Amino acid sequence: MPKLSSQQKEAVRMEILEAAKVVFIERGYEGASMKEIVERSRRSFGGVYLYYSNKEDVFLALLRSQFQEMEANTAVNQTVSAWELLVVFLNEQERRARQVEGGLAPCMFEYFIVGRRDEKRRVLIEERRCAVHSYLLSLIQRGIQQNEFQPSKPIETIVNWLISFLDGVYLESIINGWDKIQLTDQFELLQSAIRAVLIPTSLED
Amino acid sequence: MPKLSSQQKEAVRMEILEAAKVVFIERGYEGASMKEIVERSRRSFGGVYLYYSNKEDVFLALLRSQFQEMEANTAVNQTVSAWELLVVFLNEQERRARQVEGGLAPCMFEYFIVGRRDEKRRVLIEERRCAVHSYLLSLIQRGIQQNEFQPSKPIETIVNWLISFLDGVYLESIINGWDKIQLTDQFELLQSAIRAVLIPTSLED
Amino acid sequence: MPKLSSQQKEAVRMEILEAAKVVFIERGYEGASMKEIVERSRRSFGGVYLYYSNKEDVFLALLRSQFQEMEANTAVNQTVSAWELLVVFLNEQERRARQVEGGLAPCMFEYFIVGRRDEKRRVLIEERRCAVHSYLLSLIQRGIQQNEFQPSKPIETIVNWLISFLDGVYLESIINGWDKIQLTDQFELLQSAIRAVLIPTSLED
Amino acid sequence: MPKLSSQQKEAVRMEILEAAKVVFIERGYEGASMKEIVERSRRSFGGVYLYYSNKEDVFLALLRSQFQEMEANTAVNQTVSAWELLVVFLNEQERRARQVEGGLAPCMFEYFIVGRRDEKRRVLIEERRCAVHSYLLSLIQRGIQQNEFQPSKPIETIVNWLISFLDGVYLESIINGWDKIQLTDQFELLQSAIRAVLIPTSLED
DNA sequence: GATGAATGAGGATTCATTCAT
DNA sequence: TATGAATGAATCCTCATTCAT
Repeated sequence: MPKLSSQQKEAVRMEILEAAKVVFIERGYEGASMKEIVERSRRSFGGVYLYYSNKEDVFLALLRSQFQEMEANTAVNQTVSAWELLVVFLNEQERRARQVEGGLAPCMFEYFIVGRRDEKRRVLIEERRCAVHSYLLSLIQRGIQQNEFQPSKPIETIVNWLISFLDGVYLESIINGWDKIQLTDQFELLQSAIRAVLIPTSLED
Repeated sequence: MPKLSSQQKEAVRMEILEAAKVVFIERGYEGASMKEIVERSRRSFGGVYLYYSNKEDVFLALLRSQFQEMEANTAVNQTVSAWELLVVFLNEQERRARQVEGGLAPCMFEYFIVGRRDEKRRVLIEERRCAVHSYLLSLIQRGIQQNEFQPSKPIETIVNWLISFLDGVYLESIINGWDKIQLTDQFELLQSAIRAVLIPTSLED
Repeated sequence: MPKLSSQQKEAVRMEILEAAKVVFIERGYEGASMKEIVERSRRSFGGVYLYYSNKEDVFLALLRSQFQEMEANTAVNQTVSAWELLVVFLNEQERRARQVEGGLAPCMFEYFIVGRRDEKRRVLIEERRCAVHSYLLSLIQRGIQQNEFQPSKPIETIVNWLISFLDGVYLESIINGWDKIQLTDQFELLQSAIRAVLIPTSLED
Repeated sequence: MPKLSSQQKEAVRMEILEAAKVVFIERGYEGASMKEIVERSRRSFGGVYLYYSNKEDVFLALLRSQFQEMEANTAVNQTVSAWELLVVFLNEQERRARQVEGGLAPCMFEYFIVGRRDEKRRVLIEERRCAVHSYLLSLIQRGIQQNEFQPSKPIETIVNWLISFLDGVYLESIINGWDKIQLTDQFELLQSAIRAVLIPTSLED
């Protein structure tokens, strides 16, 4: 066979990743077997191991691609107000929580919970958390500069609090199903609570 | 051999459960091996399988006993105000989140996340959620009856929202470690947010 | 593409062999992978398999080239006495035993020991042994003709004995390390033992 | 199944070891597969891994049992002269070299040569060498005390030299076959050479 | 009631070799 | 000639569960 262009290689990697995604979603991280990934990608063992050196490697590549997708969706738009941006962010999170069942998130949680003692995994999740944290922090800081926000609490705390809630909503959606937990109402309540913390009543119109 | 009294049987079951608890905490659900549970309970394979029919059965028994313990701890004390009771509840949750590493919670999350498709597991977690839900609901309703609370949102929603946040804080404590997420500050912020929703400003002293 | 001249072909074969040598020395025969040989020779799988039909073929070619090198080094010099020649030979062997770690010998031993049942390999090692045998035999015979040596034992036996000892010293150097076995002292003792067998006391000056 | 007595357990261990021995002799260390050992011992994978934790463990147990056998054979008999003892020792070695083909020695050599970089294996072979070394050293020292021997060289060197030769003879028997190397003649020559070093001519009767 | 030896399917991973281009 | 992607059988090892005693 001739040398594959790096584009073609990337295509193969993506093919394998897509197959793997289905398997991971279906079976979870531990439950997923390389055999099934191999079969679903219509390839041989060697053919998969040519592109990824082990099961974890496949999964991490999958995570990276997911994270990139997310980041692409959350590029800061400078033209709208900070509050509008925050609302957009929350709506996006709600949308995701609603679709969490068919996505990779449960598998991710499994991976991080089971491997919570593994330093490598801890670093990874740390980084991921940091990215979201930074995004929200800068968003709020912008709001402060623009005199939209006058937080009544330390913004660090507000951001941590928000992230905890979002994680919780994800978890509950996974375990209990979004329909059981009044997802929309929860997000509405969250939004008003956040608003109350960021925007003192006197500022409101 | 003489038939064991049901009391003796129960004692054996508890012994096994205690051993299993240590193993599950140490290794997680998938990572725990029956061999280790057998060894730690100073018993034989046969001896364990006589009382529990498989690994999942052991774990479920463990969960049930944990839930019972928790419920015993949260018996509503009628003599204090609803708000004080809520504060006690939140403090208890914070304490638990702080100790989550050494407890069964990570293992539980693992179990429910991995097996989220399994109807049996879904029912179980559903029940558990229901129990907490009921407790909080009745607590708030009492507050309303006593004119302590005048919720500005549907109390169903408030309860769901609170549970989501608590689950999130647990999850974050497991994965990131409680020291990374400003646990105390988050609970403070939560408390004031809940208060704002339950107790309109005019009611405060 | 134009047909390569046999000279060019030979050059490619040597390049591959040089790369393979490094890999075999580093990893041993079984441990060496074609992948590494391919990479180290800065070639493709196809490129290597075009010149050698499999891993063993590469190794055999390498052995042949090594044997040729050795033979070139041991061309009998007619101008010195047979005893001097023997001493030179022994010194050379000692030098090699000292450097055995970084050479192909361990890999060779591995190859022949593992494959001792394989007729092809037996023939090869037989030939090699024969070459050394002949060299020593002719050396001693010359010494006899020149009245330097008056062996007190059959010279066949003496040669076999010498070869056994040399193999043993090699093996021990590989496994135990030359520093652990008093290499120099052993060779000294060997030399005097051989001398005693070849040169009866009355002949000595 | 009831608890096996430690005697029965030992019997099972020996059964597995015997099966493994055949496989290792037939295939060499690397070439031997657990599958074949499992089949030959008429057991299941689990059944073998119950007694030995991996392939190397099986092999090491085999080595230990071999070493014990050897040591049992070389217990120093105080009633005969040191020289007679040495002769017995050499005869025993010759006998072994003759049977080397069907024994574990080739596999052992393979194991140590291939794993010569592995510290654990180095230690093992070191110990083994040490045992033989000590035995010969004490034997010669006894001969000196009894005025049988008056070594013309340091006895350390003599022992090392002897061991090297023996290893060499083993190796040659494995690779070339004992019939190709005049085994008996070599041992005869060795014996007279050793005698010459240990017993100066004037002492002889 | 209790034992613990035994099972065996199933897991991830490797690598010499081939062959379509 | 030359490439290097692809193959897939074979490797070692684990562990929940069973059942003869």
